[in-house]
Amino acid sequence: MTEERKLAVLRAIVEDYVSTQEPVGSKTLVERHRLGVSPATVRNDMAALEEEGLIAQPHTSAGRIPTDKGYRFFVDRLTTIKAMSAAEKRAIAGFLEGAHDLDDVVQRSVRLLAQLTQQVAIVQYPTLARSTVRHVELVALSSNRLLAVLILSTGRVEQRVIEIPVELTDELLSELRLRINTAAVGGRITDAADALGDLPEAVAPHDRRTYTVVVAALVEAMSDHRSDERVAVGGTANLARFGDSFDSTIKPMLEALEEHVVLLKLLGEATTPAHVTVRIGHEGPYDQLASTSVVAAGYGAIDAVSALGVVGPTRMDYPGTMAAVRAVARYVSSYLEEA
Amino acid sequence: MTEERKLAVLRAIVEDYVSTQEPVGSKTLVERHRLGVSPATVRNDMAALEEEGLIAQPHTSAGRIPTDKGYRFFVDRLTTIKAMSAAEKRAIAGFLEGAHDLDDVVQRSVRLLAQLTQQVAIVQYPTLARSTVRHVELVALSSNRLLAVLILSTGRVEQRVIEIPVELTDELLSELRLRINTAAVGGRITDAADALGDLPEAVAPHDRRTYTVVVAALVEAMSDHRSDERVAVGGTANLARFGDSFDSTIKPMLEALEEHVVLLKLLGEATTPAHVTVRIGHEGPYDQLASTSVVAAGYGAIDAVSALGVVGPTRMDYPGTMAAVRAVARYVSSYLEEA
DNA sequence: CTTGGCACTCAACACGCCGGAGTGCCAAGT
DNA sequence: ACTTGGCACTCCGGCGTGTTGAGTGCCAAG
Repeated sequence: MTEERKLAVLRAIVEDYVSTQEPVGSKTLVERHRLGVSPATVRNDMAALEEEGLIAQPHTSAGRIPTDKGYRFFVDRLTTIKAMSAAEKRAIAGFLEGAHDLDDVVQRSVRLLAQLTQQVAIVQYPTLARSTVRHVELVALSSNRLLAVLILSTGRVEQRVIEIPVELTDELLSELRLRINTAAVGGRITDAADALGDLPEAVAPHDRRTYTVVVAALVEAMSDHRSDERVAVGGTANLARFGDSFDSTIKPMLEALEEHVVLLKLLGEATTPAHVTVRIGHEGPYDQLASTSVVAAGYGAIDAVSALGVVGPTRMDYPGTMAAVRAVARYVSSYLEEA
Repeated sequence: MTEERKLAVLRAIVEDYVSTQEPVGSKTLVERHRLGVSPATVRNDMAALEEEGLIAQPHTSAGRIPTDKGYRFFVDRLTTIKAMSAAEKRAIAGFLEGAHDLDDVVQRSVRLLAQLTQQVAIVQYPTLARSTVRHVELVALSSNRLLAVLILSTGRVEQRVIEIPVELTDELLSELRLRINTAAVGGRITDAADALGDLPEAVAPHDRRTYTVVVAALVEAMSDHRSDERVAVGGTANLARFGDSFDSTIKPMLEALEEHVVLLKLLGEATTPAHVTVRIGHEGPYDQLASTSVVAAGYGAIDAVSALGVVGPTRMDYPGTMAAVRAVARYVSSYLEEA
């Protein structure tokens, strides 16, 4: 029993099971893959693999299916991420071409990823953390209401409606705008809070309260974690292709997709850009999603780092999915950089 | 055979079927509802109702289920929308309280609606058509790139990155900003195109091209129908509660939810605010959604009209759903008005 | 270590058999 | 003219039984 052949058998089992979705037996295995040995031999290998916990059988006298551990082994040791074909690369580039704002980039990426992988795609919006303030605009809505618009280097726009305690004059507005912009523009949003915090002392006592209120709202908008917590989801319809049992896979999946916080946890920490992470079945943080895997990658330019990925059944085409995720992460990164 | 009793029977059938999801027979019917007559009598009524096409039986020797026509009759003639309880009203108001921008309002509304109805909720973003321009901000991104931010009366913000043919100076930028704002602010976006179109003649020849480019981008942003076509979807997880056959209901539904254009068509034209529309099964425009119904209502203040609603199985609690949709439409409207 | 042979296991499918819910119809009752 | 109890009939759905076939584990021979 050569070690290599045993692993070849494992690889064959994984590939077969992924494509047919049915437990694979020794006979069909030697038919489909040229292993050059008899079914009996394969059975011996299988027994060994089962011993090691890499495969299992749903019931006696059925074929084998890979365990989570088996998939893990497959992903780590038995496969390399394929490169995308030139045509695919062109298709990806074309798909992202012509996006006209950040929202648009994210939307397109989700669609693209869902389409490429035929699975559910998730794209986290770029984190604000490292971004800088490009401009702050204040617009009077009424005599005591103010709309503050915060434009960030990432192209991201945040807005807040602010109630003002005093009557709002044009002069006050201009002054506010000027002071705030000179103080905040160019700085990282993480530093902006400090820079703005110092302001009120240089202001006429009468307007101090207004200042405080506006600055507070802006600081809140900047540090608001909701921004990083936003995610876009696409390809939900691909759930229908799971063919899997509804209750055990699709239902919990639908529930998870509603909870963006859950999705963020699934994507995990944004890693080095374009470095693909795979989390298989029970390795993830949620028991209900024990039969789903997550393939994720970090993406981003210098000032906008984040994560994207897909989630699907543990029984998925890992090499293909990983290639797609990596490719999209790369293209989105480069697209964000040039923008 | 009194006419009234026949209709009482129809009502009873609908209510029973909605709650049990099972074909309802004559015997169980007289047990659960106090009709004061024998099963045999009910059978006669049923035969008549079937004759009229209001109910049908899945197969001989099974109970009856309402047809689409039956539901239609039920909705039009046999029921009135219940008012919401005081507690419910408070819950709704509380849920919307504290939303800080338009996006937020829409998000919350979707969640609220999904939660109230236990079904899939759809909220269309307010149409821009009647909104006016509040402010236009131009920010230099690099020497030949420009970010235009368009702030509308609805609180909606649109942005575009614009490539400029010439070197961008601060003076040019200020001039542009000033001219554009004086021309466009306060006008409806539908008129803004004309107002801006006249501008270039008053400008130094050298800057004309820049003007044209920027104005074109702004006009495009204003008239961009994508804005009205945006929708928010929530409560997808409620699909799991349909319990219905996966392929015939849930799968086409998931596909529809991906296509926002389809959803918009489902919601239909925004009608008079808070006027509830019901489209049952085959009445809708899509054959694949023949077993789903849509309950929708218009909502909005003077300058932001749009539609929201839910979609669910034809077998749904119409009175309750209609009440919820109407209530949410009202609250969102009033919330938008005061903002 | 590989291989063919062999007995064994067990899910999946088909078949046949009721039971029971439900119907339609009819004749008698009010 | 409607209502009602009775009755024969239909047919889905669950259950036990038998059968099939893919797949296994083990063993003895190559």
